[in-house]
Amino acid sequence: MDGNNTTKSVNSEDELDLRRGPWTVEEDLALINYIATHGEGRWNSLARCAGLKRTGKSCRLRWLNYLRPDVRRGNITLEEQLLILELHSRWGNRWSKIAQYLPGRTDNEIKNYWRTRVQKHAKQLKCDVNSKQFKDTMRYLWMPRLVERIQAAAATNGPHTTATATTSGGSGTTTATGGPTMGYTDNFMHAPVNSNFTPENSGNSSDSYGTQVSDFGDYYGIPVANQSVNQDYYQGDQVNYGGDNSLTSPNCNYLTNQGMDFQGVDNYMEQNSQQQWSSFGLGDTTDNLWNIEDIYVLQQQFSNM
DNA sequence: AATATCTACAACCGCGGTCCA
DNA sequence: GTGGACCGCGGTTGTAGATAT
Repeated sequence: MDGNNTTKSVNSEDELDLRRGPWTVEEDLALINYIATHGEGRWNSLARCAGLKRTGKSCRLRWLNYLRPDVRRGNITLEEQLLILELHSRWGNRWSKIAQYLPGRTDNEIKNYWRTRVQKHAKQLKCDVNSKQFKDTMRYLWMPRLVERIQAAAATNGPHTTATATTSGGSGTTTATGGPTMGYTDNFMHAPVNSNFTPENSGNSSDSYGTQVSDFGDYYGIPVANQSVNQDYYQGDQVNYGGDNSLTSPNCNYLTNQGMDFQGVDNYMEQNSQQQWSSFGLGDTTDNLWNIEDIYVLQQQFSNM
């Protein structure tokens, strides 16, 4: 952060002289030093004992989302994007659960990614982010394209190259170095829009990726209790993801048909506790899911529903 | 160059769950 | 059983930097 003292006190917190707003370098150091000595947890007492005029909640958030040494900074990689889409389709907005499968990423970061990138595209398409149309679009366009790009990047960089991920914008400009720059745009676009796709036929017909799906449940081979508009319709306990082949059902053809030995995201999940994503060498970040023509076509299809 | 708008992200808030006296 | 303290989660807001006008 900028280190400016822009904090303020409010209302009932005045007498406690609690601080709010951006953390200063001094506060960060105090928190880091205290946790290094005493460990984390018991946040309220930690805040007091560390001499921080912050709430325990604020200390916890600062530590977990920013100061923790294993927090991964930088752009969301393609694999991470794919994983987020996959897991969100299962669990909805259960960010902390999703974050468990992305080492070093925080629930806050994933939540922000979803809101700023994914919802932006839903807005572009003039449809609700939880609508079937948008979910189909993610499933038929975005995810296959991500897989394509992952493959393309792997072919270019080799499996163990560290790629460069550069973006600008927002309150931070982040550059991770170490390999060839893939750029922020736009090698996504060589994958054409599936002209056969319509929201109508998406339900039960094969698309150009060889997918035969009727819904996410079929798609993932997962029993789904309630597949209505509820974004949270996958209850975590109903999903067997711990190494079974629920994601390698025939309905995953669109992934395997891309030539990627993509044992679903299960493998990612299983490996994640040890896996550093950067080792894939695919640090690219792209939110260009489709070009103008794509958007136009999709908007027409949606508006004709 | 100045201003407006957009974008990404850090931080806060409210709520529900858990623990414990 | 219950009430308070604490914790963690998801939703929302504030703001700095980038970009457009």
